[in-house]
Amino acid sequence: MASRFNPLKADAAWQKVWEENRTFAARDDSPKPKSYVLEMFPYPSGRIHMGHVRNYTMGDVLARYRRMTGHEVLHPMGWDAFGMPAENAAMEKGVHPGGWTRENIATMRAQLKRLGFALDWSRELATCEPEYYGHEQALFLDFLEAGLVYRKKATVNWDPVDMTVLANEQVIDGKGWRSGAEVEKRQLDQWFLKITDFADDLLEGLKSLEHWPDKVKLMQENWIGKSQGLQFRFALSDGGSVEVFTTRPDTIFGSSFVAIAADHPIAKQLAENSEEVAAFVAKCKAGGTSAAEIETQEKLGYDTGITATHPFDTTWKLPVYIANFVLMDYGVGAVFGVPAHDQRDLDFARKYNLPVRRVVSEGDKEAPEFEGDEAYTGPGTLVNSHFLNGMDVADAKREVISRAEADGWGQGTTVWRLRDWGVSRQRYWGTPIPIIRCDKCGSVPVPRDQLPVKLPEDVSFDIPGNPLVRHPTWKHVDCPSCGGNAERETDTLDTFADSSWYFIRFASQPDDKPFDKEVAEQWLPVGQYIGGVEHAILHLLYARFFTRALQQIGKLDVAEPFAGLFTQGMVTHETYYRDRGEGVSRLWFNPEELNFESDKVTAKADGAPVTVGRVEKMSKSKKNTVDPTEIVDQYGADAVRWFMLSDSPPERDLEWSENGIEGAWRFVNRLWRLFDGLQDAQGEDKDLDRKLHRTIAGVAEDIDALSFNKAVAKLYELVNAIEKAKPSASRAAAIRTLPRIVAPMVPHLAEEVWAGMGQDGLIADAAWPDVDPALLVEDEVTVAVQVNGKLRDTLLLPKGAPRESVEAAALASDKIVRILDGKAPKKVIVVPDRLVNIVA
RNA sequence: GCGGACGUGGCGGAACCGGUAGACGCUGGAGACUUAAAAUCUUUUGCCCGUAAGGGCGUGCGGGUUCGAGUCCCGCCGUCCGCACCA
Repeated sequence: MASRFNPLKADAAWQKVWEENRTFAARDDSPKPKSYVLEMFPYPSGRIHMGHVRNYTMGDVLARYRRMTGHEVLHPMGWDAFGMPAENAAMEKGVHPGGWTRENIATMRAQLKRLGFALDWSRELATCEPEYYGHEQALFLDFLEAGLVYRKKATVNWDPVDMTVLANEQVIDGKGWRSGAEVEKRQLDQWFLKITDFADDLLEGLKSLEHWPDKVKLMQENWIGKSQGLQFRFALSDGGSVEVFTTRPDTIFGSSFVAIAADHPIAKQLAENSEEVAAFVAKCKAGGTSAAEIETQEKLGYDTGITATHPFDTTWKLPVYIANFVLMDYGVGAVFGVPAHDQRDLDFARKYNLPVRRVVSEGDKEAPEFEGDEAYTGPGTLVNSHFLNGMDVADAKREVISRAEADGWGQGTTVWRLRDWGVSRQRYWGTPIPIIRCDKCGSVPVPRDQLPVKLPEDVSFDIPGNPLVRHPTWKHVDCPSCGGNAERETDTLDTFADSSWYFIRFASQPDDKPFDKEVAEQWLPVGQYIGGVEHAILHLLYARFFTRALQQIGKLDVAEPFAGLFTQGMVTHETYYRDRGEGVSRLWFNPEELNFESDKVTAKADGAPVTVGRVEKMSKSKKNTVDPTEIVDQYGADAVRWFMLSDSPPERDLEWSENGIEGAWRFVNRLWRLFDGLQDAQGEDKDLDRKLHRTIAGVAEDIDALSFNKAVAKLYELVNAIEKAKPSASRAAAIRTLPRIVAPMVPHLAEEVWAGMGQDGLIADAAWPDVDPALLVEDEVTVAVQVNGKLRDTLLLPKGAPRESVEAAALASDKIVRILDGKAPKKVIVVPDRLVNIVA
């Protein structure tokens, strides 16, 4: 062996061996227990970034470790290849989205291979290929047949310049993010998936996900937003009625007004006959929707002059307002206001001088007069509420609901925050929705033998809008039902649909259908899913919905797609900038443009100082990215992998640093020298034996828990111990065992050493070393001796020594004798094998 | 506003069920090897007093429980994240 590890040679050599042997191909028919390890597949944006490297390294360590512990591992990789950036590139650079995407995939695939991940590349897929999206179209038709898809008019953000629909995030201050044009609200026919049918299942299912972070479960729970309450009717003075929804029916005797949304049908009708109302409605709609604006927005109301009759007292009339704080798309778009016990209602009531009546006691406050500007929403006893008086809030809710149901003016209902999933996108680069629209027959599904509906390749992006709409021939087809002239649906599916079932396709990919039920069920659910927390809600919720929908229609008997979820932290880096004055964006610097002196940082270009900014997520705009490929070429894949696992706990952010990668590189070389200097010797080194076995067990535990930073620390300790140990048979054995313990993390070096030691086969196929349980037990322990809880001495005693002898040894210690100074201790607490605490 | 997470040396972090705080890495100091540098090795590195032996103080702040608290309880302060006029 050469004395210095040559990563460039070793990386390439072993990557070739793995590829030629198809080492990491997962066998469906394997008798071994199956383990599915998956990292969220990347969007092919151009080049991989450090965040990808960290994500895939974590998954890779787990996948390789599982292989070593006797599992048949499925660890696939693919491309979330549809989406807007490709169309943006097409518009900016005049390239074709498909060409741009496929080139990026080729680049990124090569970059990933360069890192030596144990991936089953034979299952690679890209969602932009008909071989994938054609099956997605079939699933869409399955859902359609099952009644899980419907079409309705919905409001969208329309950019009149780009002639396209914008997501909410793409609307900035009411203007399109690209065009800068004033965004219009448009009503368009859109396809929806009935995710709300599964709202309760998706909520209840969270309870079964023991290996998901609580944080993510909570975020999903809030997103689904279950509210139980009463929906009921007020009779109106104009002869009509209005439905309202409340979660606080108990406070019904505290109501002082009814408020409806500006786009409530009643408000719309009033607006038609009154310019004043129309003006007010317009004013409400003009308000911004951003968080900051909502926070500061004043409550506005318009008294319609109509009154509502209280359901429990026909002589009690409540004014009906149109109010800007009532949302049409939650509940029924109308509420009854109880100012004393709801902050918004209180703000509104104080502004318009409406009565504020206490109906829930607050401590000893029971009087109907409610003081102050802070609503009371806590628990209490019902007061000033006729037959409800004396009940607690929960009982009062039940009582009101049961009376409303008995009298027929309302009923207990559940309202969800979750809305149906609008999947129509007026874009080219997505899965075409397999529907044909016929004037006579309406929406007709594309016959299955005509799938996939392929995207036309001959499109241009020199004019704004969806090229599918203006393509000369693509959309013109005969109606499959009546044979007359018809048009294809030109909308494509939301790309979240593509990522909602890719993990199933990885498990099973027949040509003639989306997946084979039995084969997919062998692998699913995914045992460990790893990705960024930014997907905590949408992607994970949609994937859970798809899986349940497939279960409902009998295609796949799996309820939850991801048994284990781990959300890893970002890779961050220091930033460098110069302020350019008020209202002008900062000028950011790449570290390569700078000189780092001991006390300041200056720009190479002009020698003037530059401010060192916060440590932030690597991003192109802040110029704090580090290209993984350059680093891999410099240090080799193993050093980069090792650094990605070191120091920071995986769920937290990892700060990229030159010193960090240097440290990792040093360690790789220390390992190499250790193996290189292997000498057989005689003699036993019991301490080292124990250290080795404790490390094998500890690292296994840490990898299972994804605590890679702890595994790394344990390996450092072991290597330190081996380096310091004198030659012995134990030391030689430790060095021979070490490659297998580090193999999941630094696989290239491990293979190189394994071969160098003359071992048969690949270390990738080797078994995780056995642990000798006898060596996990110490025969001597260090016992702490405390006086009044303060450490005064330590004693080396045989493990399992009886209390009396431990206590005697502690009291006999010179230091303790001196501290006690002849006085008898009041009490002595002995924790076997741990400590003695003397209370003096 | 609602919900949640987290505060440990110069830095990233470890510390199992309440039992020796600071493992491991980085940085810094001192030294060895070398003509020199790099690499490598040895040693040291929480703070304060002390030549030393030794002692005191230390896990955001203030209390509490306990023989014993980074860990449990109560109250503050700070940072970060998610949702947001959700009735």
